Amino acid sequence: MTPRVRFAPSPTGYLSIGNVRTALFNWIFARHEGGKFLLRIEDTDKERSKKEYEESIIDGLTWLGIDWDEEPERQSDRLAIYEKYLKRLLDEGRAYFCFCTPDELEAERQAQLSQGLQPKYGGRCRSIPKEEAARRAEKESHVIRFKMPSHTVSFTDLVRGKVTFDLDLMGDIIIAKGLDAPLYNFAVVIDDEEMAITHVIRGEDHLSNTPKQIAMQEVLGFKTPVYAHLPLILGPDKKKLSKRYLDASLKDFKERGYLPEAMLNFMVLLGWHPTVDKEIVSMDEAVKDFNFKKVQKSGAVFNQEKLEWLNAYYLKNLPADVLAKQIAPFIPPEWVKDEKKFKEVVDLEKERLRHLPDLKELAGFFFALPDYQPSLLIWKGAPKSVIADNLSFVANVVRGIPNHERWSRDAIEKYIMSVAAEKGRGEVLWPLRVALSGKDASPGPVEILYILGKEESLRRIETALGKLDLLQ
RNA sequence: GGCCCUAUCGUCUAGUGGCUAGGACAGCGCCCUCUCACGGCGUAAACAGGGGUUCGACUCCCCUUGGGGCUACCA
Repeated sequence: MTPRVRFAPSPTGYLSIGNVRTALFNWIFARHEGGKFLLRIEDTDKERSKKEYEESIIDGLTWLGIDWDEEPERQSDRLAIYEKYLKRLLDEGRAYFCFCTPDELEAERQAQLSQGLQPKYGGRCRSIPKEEAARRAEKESHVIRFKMPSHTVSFTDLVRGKVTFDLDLMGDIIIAKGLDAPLYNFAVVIDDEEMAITHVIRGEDHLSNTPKQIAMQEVLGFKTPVYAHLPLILGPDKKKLSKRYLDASLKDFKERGYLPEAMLNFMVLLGWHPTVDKEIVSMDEAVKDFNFKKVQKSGAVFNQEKLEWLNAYYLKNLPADVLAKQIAPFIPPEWVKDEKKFKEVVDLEKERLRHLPDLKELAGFFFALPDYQPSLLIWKGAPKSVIADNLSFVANVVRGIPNHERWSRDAIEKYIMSVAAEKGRGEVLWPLRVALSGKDASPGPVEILYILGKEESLRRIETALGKLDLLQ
């Protein structure tokens, strides 16, 4: 049978990194097995679910290239299905209406807690006759509880091995707030069966939900899928990653200029590693190589520095024209007017980028010379007169680059470097570079000269000479 | 508190009874170099503790300790 897996986020917030990683592992597993990857929107929480979040989930997955194989299901569209099973459970006496108030429940809970007991529902409404309960349910507010069996449940988790729970500790859990209002643990069981899910791959935070779900599967006569609980992604405090420590939603990373390739590579390495020891892993390789044996059991701290490094890596290895398109949304639109120039700037600066928008800070001088202190032109205490002479000399050389020589990087380098060799590299190159860029840190003067062009370069050197005159 | 999961450098990890415990990020140093960045080289840094099993344990078992998750009319 071909495996069918699902990613089942609830649209109650933007897609978090933890969730995306779960989606990614499901997707990789499906692709590895030649199975199906499905998407199911778990929007049973009517108060918190929002269409906007649902869209952002779709957008996020699409951005990463995680594609699904069938039309996404939405739990709110499947209410009739849940109702059918709810009625069946009620009829068979495997579930019952409960009329206890939240206050009563809370009191019971506190009492149990103070005695050091596992808090669980005592079963007060279990014994209400079915007919009476049905009658009361028509006007009294109620919930529907599942009659939890009291045996032990074991299952073999693909990453953790055999795990055993005692159902007796769970109590009769609430599976619906009403016939038309199913709750998570119940809806999941129904959907996984109806959608013929074979493997449930999800975060470890769901481990203790698994026995409850298996108990319902057994009562309903469903088959139990194979489970794989992934280690959690942790914050720097080693607790489940939360908004507290970083903007942990995929949307935030996208907006801060991370590349999908970097995000994917980073996430696939959180809790999994390829057979051969390496850090740069493409999704093709991950799909080919995926194996649950290589999935880590313990939580992985989100390593921001490594993400930065990966992002920088992918940034500098992207072809300039592709990169230029990606950067365009983050920078002033006028920079892109001269497409050729922009591409050259991107190509030159890309090894300095850690995020897409970094170009804005790094490359502004190509489009407008920033103001700078005249003293910046001075190389390591060299006399002002020497600096000025060198700059004038370079200006003449630049002006005189013969017309038959193409304005090429190589030609410029030939002329400039011969001047530098003669008069001292630092004494020539530093002031030249500052004159051209107005900055203490930038790419080399030859590269800037080439991109700026003869005319603009000369103008900037004149400006520098003017500044030097002002200097004491 | 109860239940469950878990434990190798700061972090991500390799390791499946015998290794000088390897790699990567971050750190530090050096080289390249007008600066920044890239790149290259090097360095520091870990098997939580205690019992077993075994000729031999990072590897297997148990306990302790630490960390985490769950314990909702959220998912």
